[in-house]
Amino acid sequence: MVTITPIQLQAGQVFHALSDPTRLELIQRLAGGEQCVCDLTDALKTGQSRLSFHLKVLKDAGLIRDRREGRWMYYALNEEAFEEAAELIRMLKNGDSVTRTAKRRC
Amino acid sequence: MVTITPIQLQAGQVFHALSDPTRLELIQRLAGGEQCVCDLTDALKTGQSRLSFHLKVLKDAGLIRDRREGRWMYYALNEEAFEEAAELIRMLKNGDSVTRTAKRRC
DNA sequence: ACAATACATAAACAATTATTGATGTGTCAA
DNA sequence: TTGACACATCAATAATTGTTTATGTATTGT
Repeated sequence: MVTITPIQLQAGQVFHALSDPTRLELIQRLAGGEQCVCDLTDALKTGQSRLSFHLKVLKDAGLIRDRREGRWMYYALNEEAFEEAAELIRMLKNGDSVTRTAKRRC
Repeated sequence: MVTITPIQLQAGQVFHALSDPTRLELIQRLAGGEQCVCDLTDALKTGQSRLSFHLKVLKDAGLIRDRREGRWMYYALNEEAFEEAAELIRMLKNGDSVTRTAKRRC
């Protein structure tokens, strides 16, 4: 048995979101700026519900956020979350442990 | 259809390795220094073959390395790989794209 | 109010990943 | 050389994750 801390769960969720090729592709597209789902389905040439699924995984992990404008949903990277994820990896390496996600105040 | 670049595959592999609670726990232990499998099974109180499985996932992703000493296998973090992973996340965020993993020379 | 658009969600199924128990391999001590 | 130890690997199964098709929901134009 392994005891799982809440932060390990969160870390797991974030890294899991980053572990899929389709989602990495989505992230690359969104790095170029906000896009609606229709842009993304065009770009990736794939089914809408499939993208909806992956966008949800990314959103649940906090890596992207969405905004409705009329009929369209615009998705964009949540840059902070990426910084935090990178920092998390550093903490893992340093054994600073993932038991607290101490956010540095600027 | 989504075209998958080799680097996306590698990134996927690394983040997938980081996406599991057991493996995060292993990483935390190893952050404290090299350990043999027996130390880890004691610490996590779980089956040896289960840990062997997870250690292999981490090793295949390049996050840890192993060293045999007599009957024991010692595992340790591969710190470089963690730095690269953190950098990868930054690149994702910046849209530097994951199509080349350009290693910065120091 | 109605039809069309843009998207989310659900259900059935497929594929991948993790766990468990058994067996195999290398090393050492006697 | 044999037996015990430390670990890896395999095969069967369970659990999780992803895909697809169908359907639901919000918004807009008419």
